[in-house]
Amino acid sequence: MRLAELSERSGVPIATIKYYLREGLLAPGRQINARTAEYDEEHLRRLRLVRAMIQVGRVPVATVREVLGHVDDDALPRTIRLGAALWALPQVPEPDEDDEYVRGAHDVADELLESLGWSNAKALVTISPSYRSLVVAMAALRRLGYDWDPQLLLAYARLMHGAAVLDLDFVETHASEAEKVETAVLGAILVEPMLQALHRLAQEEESARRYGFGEQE
Amino acid sequence: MRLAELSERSGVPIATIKYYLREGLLAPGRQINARTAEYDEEHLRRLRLVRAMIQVGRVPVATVREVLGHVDDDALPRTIRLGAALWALPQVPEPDEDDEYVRGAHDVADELLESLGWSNAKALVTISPSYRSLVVAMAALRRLGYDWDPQLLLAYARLMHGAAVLDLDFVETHASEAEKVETAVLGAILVEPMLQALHRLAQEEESARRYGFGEQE
DNA sequence: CTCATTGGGAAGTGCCACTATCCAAACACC
DNA sequence: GGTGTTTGGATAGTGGCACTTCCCAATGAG
Repeated sequence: MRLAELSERSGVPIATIKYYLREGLLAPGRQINARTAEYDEEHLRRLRLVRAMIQVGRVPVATVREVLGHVDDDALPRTIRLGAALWALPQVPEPDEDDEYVRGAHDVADELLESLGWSNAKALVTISPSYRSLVVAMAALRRLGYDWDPQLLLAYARLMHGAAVLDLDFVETHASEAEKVETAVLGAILVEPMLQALHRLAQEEESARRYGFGEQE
Repeated sequence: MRLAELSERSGVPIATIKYYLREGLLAPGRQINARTAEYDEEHLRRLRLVRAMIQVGRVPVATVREVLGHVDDDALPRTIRLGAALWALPQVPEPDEDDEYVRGAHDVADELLESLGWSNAKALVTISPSYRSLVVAMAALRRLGYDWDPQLLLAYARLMHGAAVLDLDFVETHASEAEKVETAVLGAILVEPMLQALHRLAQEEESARRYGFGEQE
């Protein structure tokens, strides 16, 4: 198929597809001659994946390129590829290690990992960008005066572990060996907005359930 | 305290504080005279809140203004204020209702709300931005060929409801009546990045647990 | 032969979160 | 009382990002 058809079937403007091609998010089409290129179903699929990561997952273009680079890197074993792809995802600004709240958050996070028994990957986990994001978020909350006990954090972590188990079970049953890394990355990038939406809906519902709609206030 | 001290204690550059003042994210200080203004602890707290929303929660400046406007609107009852604040949060682009995947996602989402018994707020919930985000995320996944059964979605929803219960319990026990809306909004905005970080950590851990570190591949 | 269409590259656009510069009043210190 | 620094406030500029517009020459349909 030509660019125009690729654009039509994906809903992505031609100019934007050209931009993605230039940025290396999409492999060039098979060159028919100097002025014609042919694209196939795989291009369409990849384009939809890129679009979903950018528009639904809010992943920056440069990061998409990096993530896909890891996904496509057949030289690495699967877990490493998945880890590398996840680590490339956008992060929160670097925490200031001299800040007392940041140091406190480190302690709480380490204690949490200990309680969860996640220490088998601890050496890796404590340098993971996700760990950093966790510390930054916790430090911000504590700076605002919200001190919670480790039990609450543990409860949240157990819930999210439950979600991760669902993710990986899904990958296990629905993806071919070759597709597992891509599916897992999607699980990280596209399931997250879905979880966030469900979280907010649940908050609205639970809030309405507890307090009604405010008419008696 | 003066601007300089406010800047020092919050870690936010003076120029940025001025920008926030201009954008209406921060109330002006008490005017001492034509060339001096005085800020208090409440300004410091609000500034930290704004910073956390922008840097940790990735909320756009214009949206922060809108959210805070609802939080501060004493004329409305609490649940409405919370809902209004949550609804102002940034959204995914409007779904294309003519798209077959979007319509399919609507059906699945409606079925989900039915199964969860969240229909007491259904009339509200189905026009909520979170509902739209859910539909968009599900449509993107289905467009990529990932068809899952409603049971999985239900399991995710139950997990996130569990998180919402934790959120609101926390608000219940830790916030004064006046602070409840602010705390709940924070719960939505700052707990989310934390949940996301925990989700990714859990994925890394669970993946390592199942597949090892790839050395035998 | 004509003329719309193609893929590709360069440059431009619009938005956003700051950031730098300037200004005149006010204060701090001699 | 003079002098130099600091203050809050306004205006304009910066840099990054995700496109989008414009132009080109080659192609291909009628």
